[in-house]
Amino acid sequence: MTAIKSRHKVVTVTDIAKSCGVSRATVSLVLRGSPLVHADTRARVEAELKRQRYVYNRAAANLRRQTSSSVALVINDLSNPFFAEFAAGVDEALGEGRYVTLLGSTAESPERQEAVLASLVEHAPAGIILSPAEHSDAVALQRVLGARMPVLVFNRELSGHDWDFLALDNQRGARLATEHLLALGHRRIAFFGGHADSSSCRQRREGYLEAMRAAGIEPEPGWLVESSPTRGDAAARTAQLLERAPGSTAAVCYNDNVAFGLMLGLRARGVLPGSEFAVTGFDDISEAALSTPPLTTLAVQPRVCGRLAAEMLLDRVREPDAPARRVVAPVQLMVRGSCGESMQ
Amino acid sequence: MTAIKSRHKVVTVTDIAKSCGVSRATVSLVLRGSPLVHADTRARVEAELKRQRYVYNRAAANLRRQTSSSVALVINDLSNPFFAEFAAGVDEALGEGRYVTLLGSTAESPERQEAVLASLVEHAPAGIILSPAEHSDAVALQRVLGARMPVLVFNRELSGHDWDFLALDNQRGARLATEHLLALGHRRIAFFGGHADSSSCRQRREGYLEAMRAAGIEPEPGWLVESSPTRGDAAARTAQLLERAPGSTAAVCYNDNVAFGLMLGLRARGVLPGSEFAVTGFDDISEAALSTPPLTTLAVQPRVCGRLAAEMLLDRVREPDAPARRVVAPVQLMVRGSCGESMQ
DNA sequence: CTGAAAGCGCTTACAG
DNA sequence: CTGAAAGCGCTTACAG
Repeated sequence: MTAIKSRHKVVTVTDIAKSCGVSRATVSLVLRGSPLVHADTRARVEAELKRQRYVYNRAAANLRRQTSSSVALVINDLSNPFFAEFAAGVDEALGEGRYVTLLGSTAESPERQEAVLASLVEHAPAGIILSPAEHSDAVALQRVLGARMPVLVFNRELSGHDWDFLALDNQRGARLATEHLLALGHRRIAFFGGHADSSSCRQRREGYLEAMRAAGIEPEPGWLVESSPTRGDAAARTAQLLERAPGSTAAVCYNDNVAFGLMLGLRARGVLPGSEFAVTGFDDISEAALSTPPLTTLAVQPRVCGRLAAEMLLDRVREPDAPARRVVAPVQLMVRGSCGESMQ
Repeated sequence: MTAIKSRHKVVTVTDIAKSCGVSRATVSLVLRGSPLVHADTRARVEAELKRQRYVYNRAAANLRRQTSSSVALVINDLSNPFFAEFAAGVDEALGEGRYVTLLGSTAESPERQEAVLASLVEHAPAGIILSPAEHSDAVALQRVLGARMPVLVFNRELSGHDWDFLALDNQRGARLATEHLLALGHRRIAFFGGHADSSSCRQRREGYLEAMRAAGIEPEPGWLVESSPTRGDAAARTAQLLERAPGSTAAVCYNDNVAFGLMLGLRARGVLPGSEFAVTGFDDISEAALSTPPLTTLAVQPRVCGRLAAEMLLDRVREPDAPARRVVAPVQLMVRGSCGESMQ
């Protein structure tokens, strides 16, 4: 333990009670806004609270009442603007519900994630919002968290739990993007980027395949090319895409970073993204609207997701025994200039 | 209060003590790793802790010991990757120090900031790391926080307090950028963007002026053009810059967003950024390395800043009476292609 | 409407 | 080496 004694003597209900000549119980009732206490007494006590700059000790109250006023938020990658914005939304909504956010970031490390959760659990949050690290061990998480408190899982599916789950509508998003390209006349459309074993990538591929097949096109195996979900790797794999999907005129990309990476790769090969090769993204990061050409992509509103996650968790805290929920956050196609619209 | 009763009966030291036939004191000593307890007893107790899946209640321990194991982190804008990365650094370092992070985000609203702080203070953190909202009221903050606990202010100067302060080396950064442009032969160099009344903007202008004067150039008033620190506004004010600083061949921009906005504005006027008009940024956001041309800018390593902030605060917690510190985080010039290097 | 007493889960002198 | 007792700051029946 590195914790340290506090430096200043703190004012307690006992101090206030003494100064006012009432009991601690009365002060407590005033603090909690009880109608039982006489208006005059209340006024006297409130004046004294202010005068002595009393600060409520919520930890003590929580201990006595067997309650919690915090929620733990565990984020896999806070340096990703999507998750940062999500965290901001969570914090905002929790604050409105008078809860405080206990933050933990795991940097995509399952080991750190377990350590972080073990530490947070000791602070007895009312519940946990978990955006899991890649390759999380669902069984180990079950062990750490048990059925001790409500858990809401965000974004990445975790196998075999009965926790609430909130995710983007990945499948629908990819379907919308693909349909948009089809409507523009593209036929040989690739699906580019992402790790095929991640749940979000699987779902986006599914949406892509669905749209293609509905249009009577059976994508060839070579049209599916994996990459890390980063710009650099996507750029590096552009050659692979062009080689394995010859004659393709468009790609539905796993996300915006992949799309921008592909655009870099195309340019390096003298292919003009947008007019000569259509590209779609996923996420609508801030660059998407500002790049040249601006990127057609799916807006996901991470802040709204965060608010939704907080509300789902608080619902669960209020109703621990309601059946587990699976909720999908809507995505919205943002049509911009990267799909050769000008070709039409 | 929205807090809710916890749903499961929780295992306490009393339960463990009973099961093992020892006193609660002994269990407590085992938990805290005291060497006083006999190895056999320890083993028995530890087995029982595991068997019953005991979870330490840190809040209760903190109450009894008059300690705290949390630090509040209040961030003005979590959706800005710079601050998100800073938060990640803080959380990382606090975690290593066995502290948990209480997050609060204020969305640049001084009112929200006061509400958030008032709420966090009730959770009795060991200290507060505050990245203030714009136009924060230093006096009001003093009132909310008092001398109750250590505060570290990050990034934005707050007038008239005796709190620790950590900021980027804004002046040096802008000086380095300006010197780089001067070395490339530029003479009519503008300073573009930012709100002139913000402390960071003031410091960056100062660095710019310092470098210019050292080179024997007195910038004309028209060479200083304000804008919001956003891409959109910067793009919109490009005309103003070209008009007020005619013949200028370069601009030191307040930050990367402004620089990218200016690049957009230049292109829209048929001026090629980099080769025809040199531009520098500040922040080194991820796009800086990837844009065409890549942006010469100052790297600030927000994660490192975050770690530094956490360490400064924990030092202060350990030594409440040490003199207040003002620390400046180093910045590093990243020379890339936006300054017409190819002209040389 | 107000007060005395017990207790939330933990720790810490103090005896033994 | 171990246990009984007091207490951190709060709340909550229960009397009055």
